[in-house]
Amino acid sequence: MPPDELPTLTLRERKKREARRALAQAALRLTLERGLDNVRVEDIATEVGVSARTFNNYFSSKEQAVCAVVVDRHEGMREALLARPAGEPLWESVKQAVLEQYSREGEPDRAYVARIRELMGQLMLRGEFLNAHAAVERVLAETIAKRVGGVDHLLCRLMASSVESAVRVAFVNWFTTEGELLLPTLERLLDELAAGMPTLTGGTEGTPDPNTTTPLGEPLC
Amino acid sequence: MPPDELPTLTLRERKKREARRALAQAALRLTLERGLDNVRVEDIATEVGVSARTFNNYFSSKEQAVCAVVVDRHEGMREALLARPAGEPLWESVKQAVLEQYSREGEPDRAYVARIRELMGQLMLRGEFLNAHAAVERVLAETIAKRVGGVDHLLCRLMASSVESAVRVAFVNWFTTEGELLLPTLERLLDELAAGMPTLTGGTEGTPDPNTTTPLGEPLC
DNA sequence: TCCCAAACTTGCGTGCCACGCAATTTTTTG
DNA sequence: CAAAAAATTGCGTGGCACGCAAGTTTGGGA
Repeated sequence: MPPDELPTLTLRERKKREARRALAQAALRLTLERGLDNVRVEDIATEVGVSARTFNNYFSSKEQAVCAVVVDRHEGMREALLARPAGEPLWESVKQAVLEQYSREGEPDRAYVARIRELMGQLMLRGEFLNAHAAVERVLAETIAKRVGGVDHLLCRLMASSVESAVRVAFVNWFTTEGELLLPTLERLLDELAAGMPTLTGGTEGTPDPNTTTPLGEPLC
Repeated sequence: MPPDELPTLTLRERKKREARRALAQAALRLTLERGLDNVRVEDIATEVGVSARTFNNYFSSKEQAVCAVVVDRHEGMREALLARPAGEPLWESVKQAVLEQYSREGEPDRAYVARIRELMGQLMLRGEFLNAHAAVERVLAETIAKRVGGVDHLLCRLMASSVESAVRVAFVNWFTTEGELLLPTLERLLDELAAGMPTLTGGTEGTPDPNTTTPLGEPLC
């Protein structure tokens, strides 16, 4: 066998990755078509030509499979961040690295927006969605730590976590409204984060009239 | 019947609240004692003296019941924030309101720290934990919006979301380390957020040596 | 080239869980 | 106090996660 040039992947691992990705895609596609609880694990498995038991070797729930795309979308963030020029301000690097991930495919498909909104209503699914973001967050935190020289891991985690917050808020805003673009919103939010949200902080004119109680209802993510 | 002075709660609602709280407490207590998957829904229900079916009228999973304490702990945040003096800078108000919630019971009990760490390893439970924080986040966002006069809801959501990020990061740091206190950490993180994390942003000396790959493993929250 | 060990898949069985439904009990209200 | 509204409960159903023990595929050394 010739010495691996690019494929450190042992062909066995390629099949695993393929299977995983196929399952995730099938899960997402079927769920967007039929709605989450009209899709059984067996459906997803069959779609890919694999047993239901095997599905559970890859994912421990269908929700997890559906949300795997979130992780995929962030796959290149680590490399993107480390590839930024060394002298660049940290926030700028992070911003560009994040935006790059969401530019890769252009604006996400508007056709699915209604289904996505519907999907995010599912409580179990939101949990997995947030889990997926948490996974991304961890990698981002370590990458940031590496970039700044490993000092103060706590702050790195805070930065990663709040960046993911911005991503989620922008995403929710995107599929909640009609016509607003994702990228500009995301960029604006990241800029605000970097500056401590002066736009809000500036206006201190409080109008504390206690109507519209909002009793801890269901969040939209 | 005397005219309700304080109890707008119709006695029926009091029982509901009590039942809910009792179930949540029982769920948390049993889970900390035995570990999540040595606790069946029926155990929790029996503990409170109620049927298993009734448990599912209140919570749609045991994980949700366990994480209800998160919501409870933030219950007073809305009032705390609205009660801050009107002229106070927004970030200061938010900081004090948040810290107040966690001062209410002093530093959380160190005895359970190992169990908690173990608990947070459970993936399903993390999902619900994050869901709970998302619920809190929504209320916080609307409260902030009310405080600043309702302008720019998007930014309010961003602020709420990143504040919750700080809470989570501080919490994870608390139960991950031995001896570090929650409140000082939390205060520091909120201050950093308010200033755009200058401590990190300042040091731009990148040392991009790509070792320790960290392949998207399980996050710690 | 062949073969074995490690890794992956699969079927089966088990225990648990969420939830719809309808009957029963409890609380509210007129 | 009686009828209406709401909560609890038992039962049944469909589904899911996972342990286990085959069977099947893959990788690397002899």
